[in-house]
Amino acid sequence: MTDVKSKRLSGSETFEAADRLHSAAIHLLRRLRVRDRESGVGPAQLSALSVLVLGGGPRSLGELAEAEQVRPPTMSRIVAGLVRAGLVRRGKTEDGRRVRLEATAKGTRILQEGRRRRVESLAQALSSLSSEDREKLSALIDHLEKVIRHL
Amino acid sequence: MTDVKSKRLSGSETFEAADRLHSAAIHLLRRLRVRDRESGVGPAQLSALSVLVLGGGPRSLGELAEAEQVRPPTMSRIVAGLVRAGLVRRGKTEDGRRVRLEATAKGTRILQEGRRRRVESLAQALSSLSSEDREKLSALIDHLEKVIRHL
DNA sequence: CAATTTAGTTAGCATAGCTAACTATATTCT
DNA sequence: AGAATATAGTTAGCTATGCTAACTAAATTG
Repeated sequence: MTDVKSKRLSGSETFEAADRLHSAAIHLLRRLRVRDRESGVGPAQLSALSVLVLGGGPRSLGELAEAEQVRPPTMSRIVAGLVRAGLVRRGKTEDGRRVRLEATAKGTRILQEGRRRRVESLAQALSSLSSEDREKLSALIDHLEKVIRHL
Repeated sequence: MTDVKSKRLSGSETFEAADRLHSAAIHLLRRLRVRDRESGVGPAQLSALSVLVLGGGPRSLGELAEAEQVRPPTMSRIVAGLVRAGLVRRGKTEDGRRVRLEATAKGTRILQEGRRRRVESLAQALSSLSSEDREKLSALIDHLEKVIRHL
């Protein structure tokens, strides 16, 4: 099954690629994390906030927890911090058990600024590549997103 | 030095690409994190251990801290946990202040197993792609590594 | 050999992850 | 309707991870 003839990656090559991808993702985020600290908001809070701001409107706590792959009690505390910081507002829903979580104007602003700062470093790194490389990279991010969806 | 006349990526397109890449990395690691929990070793410990196992031999605590982009006190505690768990061994060096940190056989085994588990899911996702996509993705990773080095 | 610098640790604080156990509201079943 | 059950969130308590400030011990420097 180690078909050298076809263009398919062999098992070990796929493993190798997966390993490098994993490692690259770790290193990427490790660097960018530094910029996020400037916002004064913790990483989990920032990530949850981004779901509310960029993910298309208000959610319940459970939905947020699922989006963030985290247990409800964890999200409960993350949200408590965001509310305390004035970045998120709690609202009522028809279902009295559910809460409606919505980013405040301040929350939206903080997130966008952080996002800009973070992506700025990365965009700068990208711009140091040759234009062909950038083109390839841009095209391949689509493929990366496909892969993640299959995870 | 942004090539003005080429029809390559404009500033906003680069920003867009950077943003998507950042988001993709987050989602990727969020999924893989689940598998890592199976090892019973915390994420920071696992990552530090991987430097010792895959990064080519023993290091001092300061070197580890730098590799992991973390402050010495933080690494000190991470290492304490690894030693307590029998995954890392402390040794002496010529310089009496420095410690020589080395993975034990158990540490190496645990890491390799975790790595296999983690990368397994990812490799499976990769294998669901068409062969062209996988080829492209493999190429992307090279570019990605370049970008990260420029960060 | 005293002063300084360097490596690492300890202490104390905050965030973030978990499970277990609780409260409050909705739904279902008799 | 009323009891039993299910669902959404919170609270409590544990561990792990991040930080800074302050400490100890060893090496280097003046």
